[in-house]
Amino acid sequence: MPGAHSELDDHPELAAALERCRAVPGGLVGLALEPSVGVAVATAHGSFATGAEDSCRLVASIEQAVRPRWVTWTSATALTMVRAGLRVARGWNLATVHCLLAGGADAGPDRVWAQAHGLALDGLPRAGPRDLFSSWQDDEADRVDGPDPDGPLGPDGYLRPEWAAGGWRASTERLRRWSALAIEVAGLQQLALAAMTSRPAAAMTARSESAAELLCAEMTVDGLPMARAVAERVVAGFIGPRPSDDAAAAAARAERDAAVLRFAPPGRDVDLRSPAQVKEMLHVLGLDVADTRTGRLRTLEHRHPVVAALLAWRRAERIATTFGYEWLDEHLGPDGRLRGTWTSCDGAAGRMTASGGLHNMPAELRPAVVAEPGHVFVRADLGQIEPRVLAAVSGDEALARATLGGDLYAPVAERLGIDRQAAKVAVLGAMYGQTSGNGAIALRRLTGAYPVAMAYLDRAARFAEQGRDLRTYGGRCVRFAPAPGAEAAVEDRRAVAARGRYGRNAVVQGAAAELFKIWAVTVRERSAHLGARIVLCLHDELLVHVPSEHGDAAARLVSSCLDEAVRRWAPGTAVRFVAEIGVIATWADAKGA
DNA sequence: GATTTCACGTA
DNA sequence: CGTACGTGAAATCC
Repeated sequence: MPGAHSELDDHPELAAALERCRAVPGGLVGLALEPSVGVAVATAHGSFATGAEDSCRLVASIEQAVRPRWVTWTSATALTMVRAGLRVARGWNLATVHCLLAGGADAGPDRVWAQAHGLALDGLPRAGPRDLFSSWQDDEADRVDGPDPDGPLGPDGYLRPEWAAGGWRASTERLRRWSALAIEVAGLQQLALAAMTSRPAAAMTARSESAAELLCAEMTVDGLPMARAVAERVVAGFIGPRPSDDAAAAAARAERDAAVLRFAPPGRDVDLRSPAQVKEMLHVLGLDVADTRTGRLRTLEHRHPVVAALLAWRRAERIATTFGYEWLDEHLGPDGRLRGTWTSCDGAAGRMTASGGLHNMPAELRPAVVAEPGHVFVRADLGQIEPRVLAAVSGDEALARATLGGDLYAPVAERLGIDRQAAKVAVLGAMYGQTSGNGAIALRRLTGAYPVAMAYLDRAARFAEQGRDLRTYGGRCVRFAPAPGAEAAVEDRRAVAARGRYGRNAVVQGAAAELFKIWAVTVRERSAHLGARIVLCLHDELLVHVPSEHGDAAARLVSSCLDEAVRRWAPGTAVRFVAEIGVIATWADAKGA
């Protein structure tokens, strides 16, 4: 909007600094935002802070004028921005990039600072109750620090715990210094990424993971459209109408229990919620089981009617305890949005996670996920993403050829001389670490047919077993090495093997998560102008909420964004990735579902 | 009261 | 004796 007044007009020195920043593509701008205090921005040329009055407007002006890559310390800033109505295009989240580089989920500013500066992490100063020793340290620090006892850094070079714990937002001057430190750390992280020559995609991953952090903040704030009436109808189908009081709830529960207990041995009090008591009950009825998991019980369904009753009870109990009326009251807002907290990276293999049941909602509730009036969903899910990712990251040309069709398992089955189902089990087993069972023959043939891919998996498993850190294709560190200073724990063979399976899976699952997130943030960026919003990410599935008139256009974009994501993630790869995409009214309307 | 175990939902 | 996560209830451990 030329001629419109911008907050930047009031701050010419800041405008000049940003102008220089704009000359650099992807220019980093440090941000420290505490709306009740003020805002600070920093470029490589200097830092600037102003009070609370216009903090959010200033950020919006800079976004419009420069569209910088906003450098923030943690995801909390992204949430603060979204809650203030600020949706920015690009980010560099220091915590997110730290996790990528160093592994683990622990990425407080103190840790991030220390890692970036090569300071030992086991030397991190601690906040908390003062004992004689720590107060002596503080006195010493203040004395040595001389002119700046109030600054962010101790004499040892570490961030002061008080700053890291939130003291950075105590004043505009502190915000200013905090934003300047952010820029410094971002520069060091970029150097570390550039030095990682064996993982050329790592810098890309850092950018997309940072954008995923912005997306997660938006999904956390926006929520998932859900029709309360439909949801309550589904719940009622399992556990009856909403109980009017505690007594009614208890009565309904007793009634559900009774439907199972009528098959139980008489004169015996069985708590169906206690696996031990259920196991004992089954034993009395002549059914001996190692555990009472659903899968095991299903094989016994024909032996006694109590089993079917128990399985139905479990299903209802899951709804009653986890996805019932209380869940709706807690997570479904009056605006018809189901909300949980989204995290862009789970700390292990790098998948997104969501709380509030958003990632493990029973499929029966999907009909309640309904697009709002005048809107549709574009639902898209990646087909057979893990074996395709394996083909790409391992560089196995034979496996890459198998990805060219819509169904990867058909050509694999043909090549192995087995049926499709056996081929699928073998491929999945190889990625999950299955070593026993009757898949041994298929596994051997798999190794013969796709030696490069199999060697890639074996190497990952070996590293993990030996306690060596892994890096995914996109550069994410998956930690297996014992923490510095800690001695390797004594482990039995089972634990070592379990770690091997984890490592084997992590390089595939983690790389798939990277590709998925690049896809998601590309969709976020490319479809925003249509009014489209990603409202759910489910590992290989995207749900986009979009005005009805743009449904088809958004669907086409989701498809082209996948191509773009693949090109950016693995330039020149011969592997083909496919997505099923549909324009639907409710989440349950997915084709084939 | 905090942690672990079991179970089950999603991928 | 294939993976990951989040959640709730019971069991267990202070």
